[in-house]
Amino acid sequence: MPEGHVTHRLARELEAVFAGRSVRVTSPQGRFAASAGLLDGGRFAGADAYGKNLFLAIGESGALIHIHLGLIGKLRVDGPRPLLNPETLRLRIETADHVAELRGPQTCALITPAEQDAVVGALGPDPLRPAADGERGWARVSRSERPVASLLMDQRVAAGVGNIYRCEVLFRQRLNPMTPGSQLSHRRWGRIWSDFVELMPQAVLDGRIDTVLEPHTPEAMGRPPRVDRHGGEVYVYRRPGMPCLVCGQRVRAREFEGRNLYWCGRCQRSR
DNA sequence: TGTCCATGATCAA
DNA sequence: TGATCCTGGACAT
Repeated sequence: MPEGHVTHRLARELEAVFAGRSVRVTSPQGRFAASAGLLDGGRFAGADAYGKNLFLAIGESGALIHIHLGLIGKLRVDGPRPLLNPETLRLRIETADHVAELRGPQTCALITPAEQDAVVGALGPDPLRPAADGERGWARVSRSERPVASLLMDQRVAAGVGNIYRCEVLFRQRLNPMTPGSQLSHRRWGRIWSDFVELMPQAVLDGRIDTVLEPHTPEAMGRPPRVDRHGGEVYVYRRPGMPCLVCGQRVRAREFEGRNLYWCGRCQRSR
């Protein structure tokens, strides 16, 4: 479920419904039960996101819930609802009016502020944070021989970026995914970073990733589907074999470092 | 009912 | 590089 826009959207959602209220905190599944018990009945003090990490402050102790959704985790915020499938429900936060349910996270742990600092300190700049400094990402990119497709998945380069943004921004910049970081110009990195800064906040608002801003070519028009199952409109992500929306050539796909990479061999020839 | 797959990351070898 | 963890939706049988 998650690239950074999801985490940031969740932080806002959780604050909107829980901030300042006393909340019931449980772990029906049991795996977070001991920690949940410590927080249960506490006041929800705030939620914050950094990259794909979500931090929830509950109670007066200063302790935080650190959540990372991983590949398959889901956190949904709803109105009151019955407790279903408790065997997979890691964390449930509720008031009389709202329920938040966490299933399948990679991480759900009670941590100290110092531990939060360590998590955040290991991350690169997050395009969704106001003070983010893209130059920190450039410092790492510019001295790396790794392909840019690899670098953009590195949370030390740009925190919150995932496979969709990786593929889509490389397409938007017409950049060959295998270009070594050291071969990128500073200006080129600046355009990549600007794309993140432009696209990601919009996705927080919309709850979906849209990257297609230009009109499609006539020959690509009407050849579905352009909208990925995740709900957004994209150029190449998960469109293998379908015509490129710009040039019409079949979108390519390959496995790269354990993840699927999609690109247009014609549009993204340049290095 | 079963199999595959996913917007992720870590760990061992 | 491969195995592993976590869950559920889509699709095939």
